[in-house]
Amino acid sequence: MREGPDIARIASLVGDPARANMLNALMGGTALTASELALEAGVSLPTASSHLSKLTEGGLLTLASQGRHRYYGLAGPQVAGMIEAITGVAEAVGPKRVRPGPRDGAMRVARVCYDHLAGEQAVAMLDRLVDKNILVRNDNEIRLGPSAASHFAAIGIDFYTKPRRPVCRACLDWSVRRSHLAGTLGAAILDKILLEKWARREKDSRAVIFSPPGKQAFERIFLS
Amino acid sequence: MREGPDIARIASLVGDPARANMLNALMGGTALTASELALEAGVSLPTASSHLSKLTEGGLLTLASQGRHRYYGLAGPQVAGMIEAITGVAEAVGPKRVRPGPRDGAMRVARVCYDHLAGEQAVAMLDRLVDKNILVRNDNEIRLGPSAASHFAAIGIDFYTKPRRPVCRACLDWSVRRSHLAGTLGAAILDKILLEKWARREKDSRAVIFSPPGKQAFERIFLS
DNA sequence: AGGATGCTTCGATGAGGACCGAACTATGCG
DNA sequence: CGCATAGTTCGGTCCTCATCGAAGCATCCT
Repeated sequence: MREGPDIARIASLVGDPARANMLNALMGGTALTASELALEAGVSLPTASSHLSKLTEGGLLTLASQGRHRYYGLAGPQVAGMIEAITGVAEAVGPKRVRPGPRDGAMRVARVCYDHLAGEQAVAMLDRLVDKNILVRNDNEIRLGPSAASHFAAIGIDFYTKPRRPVCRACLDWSVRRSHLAGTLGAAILDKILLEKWARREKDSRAVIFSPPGKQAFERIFLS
Repeated sequence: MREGPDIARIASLVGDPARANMLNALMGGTALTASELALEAGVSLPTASSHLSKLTEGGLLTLASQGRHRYYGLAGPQVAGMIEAITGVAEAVGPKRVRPGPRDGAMRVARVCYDHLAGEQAVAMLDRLVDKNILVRNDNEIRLGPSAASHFAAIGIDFYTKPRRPVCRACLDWSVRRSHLAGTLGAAILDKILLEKWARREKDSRAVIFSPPGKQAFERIFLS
């Protein structure tokens, strides 16, 4: 019964299914609002709110108020690392590793991360956009390059429709260890991909499956 | 409400104070009996027994029956790593330690982490081994460098005895915010330190106390 | 201003689970 | 065998906490 840092307190915060789902959702690196997290966790808004104050109080989340929106995000890389560690154990200990399965593979290639594209394809896309100087990246901050407006207008992508959110944002990818593009631009690109039916969303999953011609079109526009 | 590995289940196992105390006690690396763990956790024997079956059922502990004694131990280094990660967060967000206390100081300098050395000394050692190119580190992956085999053979450390586990692993240190060396090599080095009596283990604690000549020897070999 | 949206607080309910004493099983010792 | 020690199972009590509806703030839009 010796005393150390209160590990039980932290672990029990993660130990509730609703809170665990929220934390999982936040592992993408983008801060989310209370309603989004309520949906993610499958609980009502009051319940979510209660969980969120506990997580914030407990030091696992940070809160950024922007107008009437309150964005919750992981408190830092250390917290993310802890969740990864727990996930690792859960995976090792949990029900036998079913074969990687087509879904898992597809998830690595491309999936939805809140409202934008994540996975290998998304990481490659951001790389290419930065290479071509359409976007300018400075560590985790991404800005539009000089040719961005005309470039995206030309391919029919409009990202000025939701002025509240940042246009660009770096979002750490879970499968690859690199960043992909979030923000309204990221969201607009995902919209475009789905609208043009280059890809469809796997039902009840985050996986995004490209059709062969869709993949060609996507790669021609974003990876060439 | 998407599905992944059941992180809430694992975290809630750690999230009970009694169980957390037990796991903490087992971080020393030695397996303990149910009664010892009951004492450690400050609960009655029946209660401890119930907790222990949950932990074992949940895959966090392994059970070795020897006669009428039943020895419980951590299920593996991955579990130990997870607990260290949680401890790190708890330490970071927890209330400021009122009084560091002598034992805490010793714990920061050097302590046992499951089966290998942790603390400032261990972090410095890994840094030095990487500097000298004896180990090659790539993010969280650590491999043996070209001169590793001859180097460790020369100082009498044999790490090929447990082929099942990885030889090297990075393990995040909660006191410092950096990694130290785990894996069979890490375990072999700790063995060496205790065998040569460079240091002794504090009774009922994870702290490792170096004797003055032992510290010299250790620093000459690993930190020079 | 007035209405809409995003979120939190309050109050009541209900379920899960931590806890212990007592009884039970298993192993070891003479 | 009988007794002691180590552990588990059982039954019952109690308390925490997750949950939701309704009401209350706060901010934004028109």
